[in-house]
Amino acid sequence: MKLYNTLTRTRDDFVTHEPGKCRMYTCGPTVYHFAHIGNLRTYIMEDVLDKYLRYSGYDVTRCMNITDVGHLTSDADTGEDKMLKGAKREHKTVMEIARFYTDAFFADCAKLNIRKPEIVVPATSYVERFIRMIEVLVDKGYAYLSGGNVYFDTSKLDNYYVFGNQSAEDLAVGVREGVEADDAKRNAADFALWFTKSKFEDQELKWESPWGLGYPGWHIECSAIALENLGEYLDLHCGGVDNAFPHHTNEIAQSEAYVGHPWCSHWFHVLHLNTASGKMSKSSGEFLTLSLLEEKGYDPMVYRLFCLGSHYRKSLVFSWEGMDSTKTAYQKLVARIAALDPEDKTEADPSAVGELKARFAAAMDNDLNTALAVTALYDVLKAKIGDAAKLALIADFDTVLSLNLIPAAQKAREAAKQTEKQTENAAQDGLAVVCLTEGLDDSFTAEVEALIRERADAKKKKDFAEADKIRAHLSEMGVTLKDGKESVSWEKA
RNA sequence: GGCGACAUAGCCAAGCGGUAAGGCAGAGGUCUGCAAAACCUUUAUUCCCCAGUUCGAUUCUGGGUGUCGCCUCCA
Repeated sequence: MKLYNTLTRTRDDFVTHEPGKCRMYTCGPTVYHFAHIGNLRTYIMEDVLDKYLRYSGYDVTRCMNITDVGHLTSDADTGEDKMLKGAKREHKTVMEIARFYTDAFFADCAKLNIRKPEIVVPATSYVERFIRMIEVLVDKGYAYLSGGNVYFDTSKLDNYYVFGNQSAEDLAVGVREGVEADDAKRNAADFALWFTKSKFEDQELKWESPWGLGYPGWHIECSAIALENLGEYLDLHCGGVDNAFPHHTNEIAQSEAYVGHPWCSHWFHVLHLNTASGKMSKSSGEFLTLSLLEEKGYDPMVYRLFCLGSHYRKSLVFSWEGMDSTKTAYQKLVARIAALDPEDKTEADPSAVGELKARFAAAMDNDLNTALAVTALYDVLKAKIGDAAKLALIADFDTVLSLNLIPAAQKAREAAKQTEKQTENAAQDGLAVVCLTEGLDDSFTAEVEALIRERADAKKKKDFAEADKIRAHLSEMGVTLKDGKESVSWEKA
């Protein structure tokens, strides 16, 4: 499998430290607010990678952290903690906030068919281990105490800027508004491992440490959690691009200083979801959540397909037009799968099946080309093989794509059967009027039915002008009609 | 100021040196009184621009232009 590696900036062959085993780490969410759909894009793409590695036969162990402490809102390692800010906003304790948004995050993931990693570690449960790791870094001379905080000394490294996208001379500290240089640092690029001095003395969560009562820096958590759970050699580390520098750069610095050898061989970064005006972010105010998408009538699977239609290494621009187009595409896809005969027993030509499978694998092997992998689904539908083989292939691909294709098709099939039955029953006493929308009140339903029968009479008398008038009226009420032979079905938008 | 990524139809998007996949929308058709749905057919002489390499470039090289991201909050 070819997979782009930020470390080498090429599409490398993906090779693991131990053949057949993959130790995978993903930076988890900071649980101070709901995840927005841009955050979720990253988790969707990581999920596809995770599942495809399994599909390819890897024994994957995946670990994710939950940042529930130590992530500052701004500034050069000083400033308000994100968690604390969230807690203040909602008048809750930090731990309440953390629990609430952690649950919300995994609920969103579940809706999007994102597998929960087998190891999930909240940072607050690992503080002792962070302290131990920091102690080792201090002992080895990689970290120093200054102004009450412990910093990592980046000058001790031969190559701190591993992703090759920065250099010490060109680093413009304070380029962003609201960022101040921290005088306690020896080098501009140094970063905090442990804080005892914060501008904000009301920091809620603090722990005893050899350097005094305080709390950990953000970067140390991922290193310590990954090393503890996945060992000294990591095969794959994932995250959003914005994490490449400084977060991942700092992780590499402290982890390799700690273990004394190269740590993680492959870095996978997902590009951002943008709006027409730029990056979608929590700090810039407006952001879209999965729940909002659902309220607007988009199945989470539609968003997943929207993400799969683009490459993870390209920024993706969110638009409602794009969502609508994807929604139609998803519905049509499910309808076509629903039209396949599940009772089919035709034996398929193994070479034809093999060729289709190979096409899917080739797409995924090529730097996770999910857009082509989705096309492979259409290839299956068009192929000249029996329905049984088609359904088997779609189920197979969907273990990776996770678009709920088979269950959704099954549901559509059942719904169609139900409608058919209703129509048959109703047809016995004249025109069948079938309502496809559930949960409407009876008086509304009765009114609509009456109008539909009126229209049917008009149609019988060939008074089409009147019939169309009634349909227009129903349309104003939000009701759309579908004429059948002996029936009319309708739904309310 | 430094670093990086990207540019293909109305929109999304594949393409990795051999003559432009696929999806959505659009157009035409079949079926319907008309619609809707479904199905069939169709939709880029050309890939941001200019040079170069090559028998041949959307693809490689160099130079522009544009868009976006990162440079201590972000996925």
